[in-house]
Amino acid sequence: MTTERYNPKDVEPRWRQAWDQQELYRTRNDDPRPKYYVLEMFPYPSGRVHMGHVRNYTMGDVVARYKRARGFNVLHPMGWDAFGLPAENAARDNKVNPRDWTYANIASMKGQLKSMGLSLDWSREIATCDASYYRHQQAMFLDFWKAGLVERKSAKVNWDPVDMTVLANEQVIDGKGWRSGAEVEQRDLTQWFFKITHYAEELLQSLDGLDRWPDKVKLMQRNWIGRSEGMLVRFELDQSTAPEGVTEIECFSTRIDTLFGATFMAISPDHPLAGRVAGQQPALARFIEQCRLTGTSESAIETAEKLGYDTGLRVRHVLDPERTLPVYVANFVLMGYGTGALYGCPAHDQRDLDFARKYALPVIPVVLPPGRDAADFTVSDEAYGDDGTMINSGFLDGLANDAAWEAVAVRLETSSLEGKPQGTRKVNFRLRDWLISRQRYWGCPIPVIHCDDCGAVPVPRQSLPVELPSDVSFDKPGNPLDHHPTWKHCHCPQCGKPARRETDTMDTFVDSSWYFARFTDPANEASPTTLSAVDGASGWLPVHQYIGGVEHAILHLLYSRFFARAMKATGHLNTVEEPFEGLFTQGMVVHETYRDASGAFVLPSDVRIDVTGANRRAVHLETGAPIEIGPIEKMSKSKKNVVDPDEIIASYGADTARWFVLSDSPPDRDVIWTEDGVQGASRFVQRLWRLINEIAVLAGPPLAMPALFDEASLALRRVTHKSLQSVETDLERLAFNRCVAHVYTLANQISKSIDAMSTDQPEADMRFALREAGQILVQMVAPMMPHLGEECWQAMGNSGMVASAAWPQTDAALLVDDTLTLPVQVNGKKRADVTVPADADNATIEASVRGLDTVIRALEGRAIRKIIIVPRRIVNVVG
RNA sequence: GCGGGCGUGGCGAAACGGUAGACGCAGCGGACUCAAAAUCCGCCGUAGCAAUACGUGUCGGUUCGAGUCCGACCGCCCGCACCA
Repeated sequence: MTTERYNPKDVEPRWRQAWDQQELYRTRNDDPRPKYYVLEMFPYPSGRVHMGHVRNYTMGDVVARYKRARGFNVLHPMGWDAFGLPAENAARDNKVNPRDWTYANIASMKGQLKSMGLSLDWSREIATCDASYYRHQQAMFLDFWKAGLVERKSAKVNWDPVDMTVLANEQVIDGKGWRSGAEVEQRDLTQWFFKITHYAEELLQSLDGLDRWPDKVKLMQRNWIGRSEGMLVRFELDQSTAPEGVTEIECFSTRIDTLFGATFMAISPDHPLAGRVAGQQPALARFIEQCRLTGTSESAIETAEKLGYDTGLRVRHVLDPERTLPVYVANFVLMGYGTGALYGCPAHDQRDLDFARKYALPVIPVVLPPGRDAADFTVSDEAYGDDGTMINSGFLDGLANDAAWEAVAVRLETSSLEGKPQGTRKVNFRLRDWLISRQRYWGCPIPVIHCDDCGAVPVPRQSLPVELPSDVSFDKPGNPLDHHPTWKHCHCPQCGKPARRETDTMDTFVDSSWYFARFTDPANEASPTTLSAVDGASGWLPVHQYIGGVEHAILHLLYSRFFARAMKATGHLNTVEEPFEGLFTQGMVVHETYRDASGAFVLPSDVRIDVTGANRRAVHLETGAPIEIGPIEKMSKSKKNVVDPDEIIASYGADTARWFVLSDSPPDRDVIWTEDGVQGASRFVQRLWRLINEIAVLAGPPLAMPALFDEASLALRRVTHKSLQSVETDLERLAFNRCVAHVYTLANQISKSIDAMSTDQPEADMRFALREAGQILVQMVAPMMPHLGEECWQAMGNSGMVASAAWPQTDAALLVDDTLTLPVQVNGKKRADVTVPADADNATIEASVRGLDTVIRALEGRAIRKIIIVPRRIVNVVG
């Protein structure tokens, strides 16, 4: 029998067309079946799909197809995160319009995604740069503003000097802009903020309920939110040293137990008091100026030497009024955290200790480590930050430091300074409000008009959307909207006087913070969401399975969690606060790097690898010049270690690419792209095609289940159903690499069964078992390789499509064997196997084990002390 | 510095505390072929002819039994970082 080679070039487009014609992946909101929403993070339309996309979207597609087969009404949409700076850069460099550039990229990427055979509902496609999307975002901005969740304020902000725009704290990585890589500077600017800190506590607490999120991501968010419990402590200024009218300094501290060890106070150069004193002390003014000069970039601040300036001011110690502490202005004190002032306790804080040593300030140990003697405990150059017993601390002496904490808290709460408590408990967060203003053109305009008389005025609802002008110039650096000759000029909606439009646009992370909600009813023109469809009893949210890169662990995922709460508060969601019930962060696609003699990177497609024994050598495909094989790294254009999905799909087909990215590596780890691996995947495609055709011939047409099965056919059925169950378990766990292994196992077993047959005209029981195995094999494969699945399904003689077939049922009776072969250990080392009936009781098993020669030999004459039988697992003889 | 994760064949990896290395890649041997490709069969942790012994980064512990749990150390990766 000969079967024609499977040709994906013919087969794949044919089935994609068939799916489209039947509108198989079009999802209806009113479908009564249970809903399942699977979503992959939508792409930025850079113009080309890369292998990371292929891996991401394949995983989501496997889940979507599997859940569909299991009877769910599946929502699996796709859209475009289409605003952002690359469009402006392209416009500047190539004299194209950002809109044209973006939509052209969307068109070509859409074609590429379609060629992957993804089961997406394209009727719900959205692009965030489309006014039909961003008009709703503008409306929600105004709703949030009205609800008190938006604020315009002046603050020190992160300025990216290359992109010429401000950045949110989350977008500053190692002191550099997340996109440009430029050193970020600090500037004072008036900007728009979303008050994410309003939900700080809730965003933190709710992480506990996200049990289908990776712990790692939850931890990163916890750290980012950075909750700490402490006290605000008010220190009275010694009036003989203080400027007129300033009577106290308030500090935030989490270690009030160490208060008796305080030997100085430090305030930020940006602290109002520092400014006041600098007015009288030119030297201080110079010092503050110096701090600002060295400290405009984030990384400079981090590496800067700790510097302080003694202002001459003194504060009274709150628990020991006899003592006063010097007040320094210090460059390491951040105005944005706590109150911008702190007291230093050098013995128990490393940074304070460094500072104290530098400026010869006293170091008083107040927490004695367990097992140490107070008489000889000193702190030299290493601060002691752990628990212990209080010493040198007046009324606290002898207490454990946590008890001392509480005692100090009570004392400060009940003692007063100028009629108010000296201290109040305070929970402080590291999280700052989300700065959303961007001085860029290609983003969602902030719908606000500035009037000299009325201030910042919302654009009236009926005037939305505030659309971007299309005639912009990128000749000058800075914000093209601001340079536009007419766009910003308008009239105040309140008083009618000439006024100016806000020329800042929104951070593109705003766009991606609610797109998942928009997908539930993207055609709604009246409002951002449709309450009957978005969540609640008849709605889609939360997303049941969200899949994307771990690089969004904080930014996008935290912003989206904020947005869900803000949308609920403003009536755009019914009940949902957590938008993503299940989160999966997939690994990257990595590849070897290649360099020629000059050190320049070379594309893998220009390299030939020669293997001789264990040696691999690379040469340039055209020139034959030797190529150096470098480390395996994330695919990137700069290192040229990229493989173009288009080329892979063109030469091997989409299914091979899909199969490969699912194979081998666990999906949360990086997968190494290799030519050998792709060929292996491609070989399996052909092998499966041959195997299914062979099965179809041997099994013949469908027949009723025979009453009896012989040993061989029963064994095949058992393997089939066990494989099916394993695949089910592992698909639920998104363990695609294991699913691939189960598919291989079943295919291998079917081949073995066929080889073992003595005839090519098997009996009815074997024909039934073969047909069943073939059908189930195809259905197991179909979510991962959908085109091949259809072709095989047809070859098996089925009339419908496998994409709309119900998932097969496992037969529980076939999942357990009649007999069990248990490994037998003697003192923990395996010595034998014993085969017993599956329902054998422990006495029977013990008896057969006692009689085994190998067991007796291994015991070397010792008596059996006991026999441990783990049901269906193992027997251990202890002697 | 703080927090988290991970160390298993030549490689990617499997393994509810229960037979370590499933499955794949590479490699080796064979069949088919004039030959090659494709395909099929077999081998494939180390040592040993074998029985067997030893093997999951290192050292120790818990257990009838440890890759898995606990402690210490070594190495790699990731996140945060002057956060009071």
